[in-house]
Amino acid sequence: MELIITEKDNAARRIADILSGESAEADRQNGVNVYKWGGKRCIGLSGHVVGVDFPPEYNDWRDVEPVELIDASVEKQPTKENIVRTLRLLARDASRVTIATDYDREGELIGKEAWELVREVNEDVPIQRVRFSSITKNEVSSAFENPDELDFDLAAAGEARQIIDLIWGAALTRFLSLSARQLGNDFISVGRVQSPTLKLIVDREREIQAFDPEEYWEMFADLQKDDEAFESQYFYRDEDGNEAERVWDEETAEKAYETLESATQATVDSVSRRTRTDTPPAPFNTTQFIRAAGSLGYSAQRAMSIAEDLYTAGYITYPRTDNTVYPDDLDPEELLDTFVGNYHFGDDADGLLEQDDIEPTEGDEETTDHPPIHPTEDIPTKGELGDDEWDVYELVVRRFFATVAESAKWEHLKVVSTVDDLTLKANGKRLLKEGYHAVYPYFNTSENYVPNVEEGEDLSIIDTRIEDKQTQPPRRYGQSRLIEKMEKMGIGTKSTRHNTIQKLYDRGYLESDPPRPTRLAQAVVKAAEDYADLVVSETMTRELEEDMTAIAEGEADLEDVADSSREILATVFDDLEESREEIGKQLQQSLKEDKTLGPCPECGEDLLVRQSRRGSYFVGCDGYPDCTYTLPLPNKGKPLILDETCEDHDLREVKILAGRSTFVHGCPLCKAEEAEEAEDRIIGECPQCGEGAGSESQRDEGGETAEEHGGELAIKKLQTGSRLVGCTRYPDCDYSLPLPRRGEIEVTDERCEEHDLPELVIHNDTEQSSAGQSDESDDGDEPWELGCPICNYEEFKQRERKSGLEVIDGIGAKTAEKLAEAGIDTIDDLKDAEAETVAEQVNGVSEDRLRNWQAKAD
DNA sequence: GCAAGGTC
Repeated sequence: MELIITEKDNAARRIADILSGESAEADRQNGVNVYKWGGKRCIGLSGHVVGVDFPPEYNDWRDVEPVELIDASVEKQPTKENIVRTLRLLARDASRVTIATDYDREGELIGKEAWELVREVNEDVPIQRVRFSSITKNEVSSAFENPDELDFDLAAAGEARQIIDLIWGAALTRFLSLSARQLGNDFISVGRVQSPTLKLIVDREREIQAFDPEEYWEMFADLQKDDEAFESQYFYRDEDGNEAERVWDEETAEKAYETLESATQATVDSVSRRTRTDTPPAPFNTTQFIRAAGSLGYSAQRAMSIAEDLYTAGYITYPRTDNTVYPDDLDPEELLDTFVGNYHFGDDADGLLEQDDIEPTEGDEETTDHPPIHPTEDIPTKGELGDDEWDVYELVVRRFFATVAESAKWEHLKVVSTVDDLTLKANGKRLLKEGYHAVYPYFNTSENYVPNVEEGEDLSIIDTRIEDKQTQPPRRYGQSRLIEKMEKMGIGTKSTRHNTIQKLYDRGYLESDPPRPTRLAQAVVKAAEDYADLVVSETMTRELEEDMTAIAEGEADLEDVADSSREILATVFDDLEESREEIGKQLQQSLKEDKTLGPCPECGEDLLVRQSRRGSYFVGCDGYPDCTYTLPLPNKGKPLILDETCEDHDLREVKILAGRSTFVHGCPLCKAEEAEEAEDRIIGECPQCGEGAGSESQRDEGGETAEEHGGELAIKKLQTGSRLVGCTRYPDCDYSLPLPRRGEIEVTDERCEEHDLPELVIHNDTEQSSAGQSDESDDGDEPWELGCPICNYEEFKQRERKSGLEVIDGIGAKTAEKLAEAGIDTIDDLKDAEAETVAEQVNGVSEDRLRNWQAKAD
């Protein structure tokens, strides 16, 4: 039996399809897909299936001095047990093994990990390596016709990175965490990629804090030719002879403006015209894709997650790529052809095909990993995708269109005129030829109209303005800008950069969007700069890259490189150990600042966000135990203190970070007061233990006795901030119904006949409309008529049952409906379904997509 | 429980 190993299941399936001529069948072993045909088996890994770590005796942070990690051994352990098990099982009986992981350094390392697993159980089987940069019939077939050997040196380069990153990251992370006594979930982390990224953000924040605004003036005049007016701006030549518009001195500005204001005419001094070619953008790599999606309002994380869904569904190519040059295998005309006749893209495709020749643009980066991101020939209908998915899909399609479209042409018209000794200029631009903008509407193509004037012509001044302005501090980096910066600095990879930024949020280093560093972040960067400069510098990565290249080219040895890195870290630790207490104090100080809300209303000490022994968060006084003042916090996620301060209590507001359900909680004292007011509005009898519930409670197996009756239903607000309708006899009776977290609850006079409860109406609170989170479906302006809380809950459960399939990524409401018609209602139905038959029954659902869902369902 | 890198 011949065994083929790929980096991921998706690649395994597609390669099996290509090599078998679509005859391969999927067989699940240990929950892993194995594709088989003839005497062949193909298995997909899940990236790295083994990972590096220290031996278990180093596990307890308190028992080990961080410096000891420098010389600790580093071991490889399986991290994906079931895949490793299945691979070993197949390898035992293999007569030949082909490693077909991705064509990049990490792919070579993943290939070597597979090689080692195979060798453990089969000493003699020949193992070959194939390389291809896109999973197309031509590339894959020719790769398998010309197999190569695994490149152990290249893999070793990757191993060096693993070891060095682990040792530096773990030793420094533990050192900082221990010296600041931050051990639980809130350890203080440091790493080769995350720390330089954090420094980038902190440096920008320092610039902003140090920024001293300067006042300046700008002047404008509206000139008119015939009936056409246009704006001109005052400018002068600075010391270097460059055009400058800002006047830094008030007196000078006012003097000039007096001249301008009192004039009635300007004379055209020069008119210059030039045309500029505006070339279409290069194909998408990951970074540029994230940037473009960012300008549509998607966070890096969200953009990638949507792209991954579109990829798994087969609509776009692999979204993690550095490549900006289409491979020879891609025939743009052929791909355009598949869009002909499409409702949304057909006309644009027709237009592009009419061009004389189709020559795609190329970016600077040409790599072997994957093709640039482009649509595949499998085109979804709009209904098959969610709104966001469609938005992103359209972006990818249109970007592909743009790369094969013609250039645009602009005409720039510059008119310089004079008023006495003052000069004015107007820059006009006009789009002469739309070119690629016709198919790619994401760039700004606004024109600025300046009429045709001639030298020497007099124009009347119809209005003048002087504007008093201030220089602005530099802007914070947005997420996509950060990712671009990281790419330029050479840190992180196409697959990890967006996660790194997320990690910085999760670690309590960043807040808000665009990200702002916390005090802790600033202290960590400062400490690293003072004692371990290398770990916040891009130099570390650059030197590592050089070492890795040397290893890959056989000029250096993995062990030597790792050892010299250990030596450098050891000298770093010499300095660190000396200042351990000072560093710890600084970190603790900034940690406290990040937790401080403001003065305690009882004793005036600082109120802090604290964590109970059980792990839940609350507000407590720094004067504890002398002062025992506390306030509750929601126990949903992690609280984050904002800069906004409550005017009534002088306390900073709190935001609760809970992934996608992150929300602003506000001032905890205000919330506590509100909760007290809103407490326990009684709306009726408890259906489980109320007076009238006697006959029903007989169903209870425990046989409740009569004195345990008399419960009433009340609207309650829990300390966590969530609300519910619950029984007043809680905890003896645990009957409860859910209520929405937000909005004011009105108890109306209408009553539900069936349950004898009042109908409820939820009014939106307008002050804090979902900050940045647009996922709330019910945040319109209309109040929500929730109705009887029992009826509402029953309807909710009904709906939830129906949409059981929608928990799977890629299955929307419409698809779920279609599947239900084919008798697939639940996850179990889906798992049992025969993909081939279902694909025939259900329109628009391919076998591939179904298999994919089935895999997810497990 | 530490990193960064794959992938889900």
